[in-house]
Order: sequence, then structure tokens, then C-alpha cells
Amino acid sequence: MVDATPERRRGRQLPTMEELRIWRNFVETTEILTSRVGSRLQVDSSLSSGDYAVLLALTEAPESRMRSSALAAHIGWERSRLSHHLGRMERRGLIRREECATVPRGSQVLLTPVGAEAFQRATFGHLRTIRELFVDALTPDQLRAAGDIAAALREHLGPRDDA
Amino acid sequence: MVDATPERRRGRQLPTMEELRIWRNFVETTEILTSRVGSRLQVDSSLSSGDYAVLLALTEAPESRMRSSALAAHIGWERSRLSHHLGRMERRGLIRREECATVPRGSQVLLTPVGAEAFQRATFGHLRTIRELFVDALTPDQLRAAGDIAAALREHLGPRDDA
DNA sequence: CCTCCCCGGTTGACGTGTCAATGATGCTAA
DNA sequence: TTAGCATCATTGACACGTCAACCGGGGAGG
Repeated sequence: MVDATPERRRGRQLPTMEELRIWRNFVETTEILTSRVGSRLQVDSSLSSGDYAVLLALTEAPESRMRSSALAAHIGWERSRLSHHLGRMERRGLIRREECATVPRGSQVLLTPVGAEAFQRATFGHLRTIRELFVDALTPDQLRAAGDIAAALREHLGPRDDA
Repeated sequence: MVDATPERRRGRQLPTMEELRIWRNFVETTEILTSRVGSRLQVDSSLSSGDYAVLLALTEAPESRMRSSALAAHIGWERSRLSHHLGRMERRGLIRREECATVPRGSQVLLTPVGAEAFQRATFGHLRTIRELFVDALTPDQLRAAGDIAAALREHLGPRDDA
């Protein structure tokens, strides 16, 4: 850890200029990308990325219904965030919440026809957007590399705490 | 564009399952990563990523001062976003706004001692975080690839509109 | 000169996220 | 039984972003 040379060179110090440049470019670019994808979704479906994630999870769920906590775990959100979001979605009629009959205190979230409809209308365009803005931008090698990089980063972040 | 085969196969359709998997993993991972980096910065500096970006730009500016619009362009924000953020930062004493003497109607943003101090205290830890959570997670090849991918994506998004 | 429009900046409304505190309800241990 | 205690979900306060509207001061062109 401690080296004779005055902590320059390889090992365990601050990022180099080049590394920092890559970091900034990487972060900024993914931010622009996701915001562009989200805004397209918003414009031609009136759904936010969050709405879409929730609707997708519910659509794929057994009876188009899930326990709130299971839903939160599935899409990797804090329960509080989900609760706020569900409140807004409920106001718009996309989902409904109801007391679970089987397990007391287990609030169920379920898809309304309106929500299912909205999701169906949104899906095709959204997938096309992903293809256009992400997949088509990269060579097959780059796409594979992107997958590897994501895996490496996630591994390194550690499976712990979901924040 | 229109092919004899019923728009299956290569070419111009929806992402495959594998491509979609990579997309989701990529997006989720970068979200977790940036949120983790941001939350570390917040915890040990009481600065958000936005605060940091603004302070960095001002610190590097000629007299630690910049026109608001130049600042917005420099960090790639909408003017409205910057205005809101500067309001919050001004309330905390990190920056000040003043009417520009030379050019009328040109509002100048300038670093306060408090802001400069906060930035200095934050920088080292922030760079270390980037090294730990990003640079150290990747092999040199992967790091290079990350740079290439960012460049390709940004290129593909087109230099137009900064949203 | 006057009008129109653009430009830089701000504001308000509202959706979104986080954190910390709160209710409500079961489980466990004294 | 009852006193904690953990868990599920919600709430309130506040930071952050976007969108659309607005304001004030220059020009450019009539």
C-alpha cells in the first residue's frame, strides 16, 4: 500500500485525467440517453419511465396484481418511492390499490384496464426507441462490451443495499 | 427498407431479448452507480452532484465568475434548471448573483468563499469515489471500451438539442 | 419613431426522489 | 397477557427537473 515513491504511479490513488474524462463522458452520455428515451416515451404515451416500469411488472405478474413490497423489490425501488408513485398513478387511473383478502395488511396493487391499455399502446414505440437510440448506436462488439461493463460495475458495487 | 421477408431477421425492427436484457442492465446499473456516487458526495460534503458541477465550473472560470447562460452551456443544463438550482445554492451561501456592470442584463454568477471552501473540501473524496466505484471496477480494456461506447452513443444521439 | 420579435433570465405548477417519522399489525419473549 | 419489536405501507417536508409562461431590454425593419 505504502510505496517508496511519493504516491504517484499505479496502485491506489486518484483517477488520472484520462480516467476522469471517460467517467464524465460516460455519465453525461448515459444521462442524456435515458432522458431522451424517457422524453420520447412521455411524448408519445404520456407515461414516464417510472410508470412504464410499474406497468411492465404488473403486466407480467400472475393476475396483473402484486404485493406492493414485492413490486418494489422487483423493480428495485424504495418502498417510499413506490408509494408516492403509486399514489400519482392511482389518481390517473392506471392502477388500483386494494386490501389483500388473504393476508391482512398486505396491500395489493393491480392493473386497471386503463393501465393495461396504456402499457400496450406504449410498448412498441418504446422498444423501437431503445433499438434506435441504444442498440443501433453500437457495434455488436460494443453492445457485448456494454453488457460486460454493466455486469462488472454491478458486481463491484456489491449485491448489498439496493439504493 | 421494405423486404420480401415479413420484417423478421436482421435490419430494422425491435430489439431482441438479449439486446433488451443488456439495455435494462446497462441503464439500471448506471443509475445505481450515479446514485451511489451522488449519495457519497452528499453524505461527506453536503453537496449534490448538481452543486458540484456548478462549483467546479465556477472554480475553473477566469475570475471565479461566469454569465449564467455561459455556465448553463458549459455544464449542459437548461437555463431554467440552472436558475432554480442557483436559487437554492444562493440561499445556502455557496454562490452569489449580481448584475453585470459591463453588459447590462447579463447576470453574473460568482463563487463565494463558502462555496470555494465547500468545493475544496469535497473534491478529494469525490475523485476517490469515482476511482473506487468506477475505475477500479473495470479492466483497462473495459475502461477504454466504456469511453468508446459513450462516444458512439453520443455521436448517434446527434450533436443537436442539448436536452 | 414605433412595433415586433428575439434573447437571457426568472417564475409557477407540477411530477419525481429521498429521508425521516408515523401508523398499523403481527411475532416473540418476559 | 402484555411489552417490546420487526415489518409493510404511508406520509410530510424538502430537493431536484421540466415545461410553459412571463418579463425586460435591445435591435431590425416598417
